[in-house]
Amino acid sequence: MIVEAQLTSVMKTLADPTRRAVFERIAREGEVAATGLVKGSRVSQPAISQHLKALRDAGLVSERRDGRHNYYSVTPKGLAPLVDWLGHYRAFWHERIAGLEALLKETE
Amino acid sequence: MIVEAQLTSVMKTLADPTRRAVFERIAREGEVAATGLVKGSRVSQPAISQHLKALRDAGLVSERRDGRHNYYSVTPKGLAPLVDWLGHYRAFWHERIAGLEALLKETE
DNA sequence: ACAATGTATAAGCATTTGCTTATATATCTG
DNA sequence: CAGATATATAAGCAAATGCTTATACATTGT
Repeated sequence: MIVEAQLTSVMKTLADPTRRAVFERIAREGEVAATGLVKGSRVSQPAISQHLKALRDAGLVSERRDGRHNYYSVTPKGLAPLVDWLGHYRAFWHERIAGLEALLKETE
Repeated sequence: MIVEAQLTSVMKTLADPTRRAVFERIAREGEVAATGLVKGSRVSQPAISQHLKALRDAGLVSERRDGRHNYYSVTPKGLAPLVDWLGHYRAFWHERIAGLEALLKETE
């Protein structure tokens, strides 16, 4: 069952390109400290911090404090509302299913 | 390949609950005239009209003029940017793959 | 031709958003 | 302890967003 509010929260959070880029970097790099995300970013440290809060609130990332470092990593279940919602529209991306089947074979 | 701008556009467009509800109704009901969407909605006719424009601009729906009626239907490829983007994060919703496999069997 | 209907657009407005600078609050290090 | 480092929060602001009412513009029916 899809929880409207969660879906809205996840979509709104990922809709912003800067914030989505932060999410993508965390996903790619595994566990990253906030500082690592600030470096190589165009926006300020507070901006990144605010984006991280948004990602946390949406359940998309989790944090692990270690001294003065705050390490972020992707929360696997965070994308579930989006995946589930798209599942309801599979008829509309039916052509894509072939590609997905290939992916499934890979993961076997 | 994922086109950033398109993905942002699709996500931003679907992130709004009212607009997403409009999209969902079009998907469910097939081809609907704008009036049909206004009825049963809480917002005004112009609001619906503006949401339809946004959905059109994002490539999520298409329109067919017939006299003074404007019929809307879902554009299958519209969700592709979202599906493709999620495909890159399949490792993070791996648990969901079982469910997807079931879906795939259904569609065979 | 005239009124009614279906739809889009314009203008205005309150709210939300994403950023900035400035400032806290911890923690580590010499 | 004092300074440096890592991070978060507060305050302020311009831009974007989603809605409203008012109005325009076709098309249809009488």
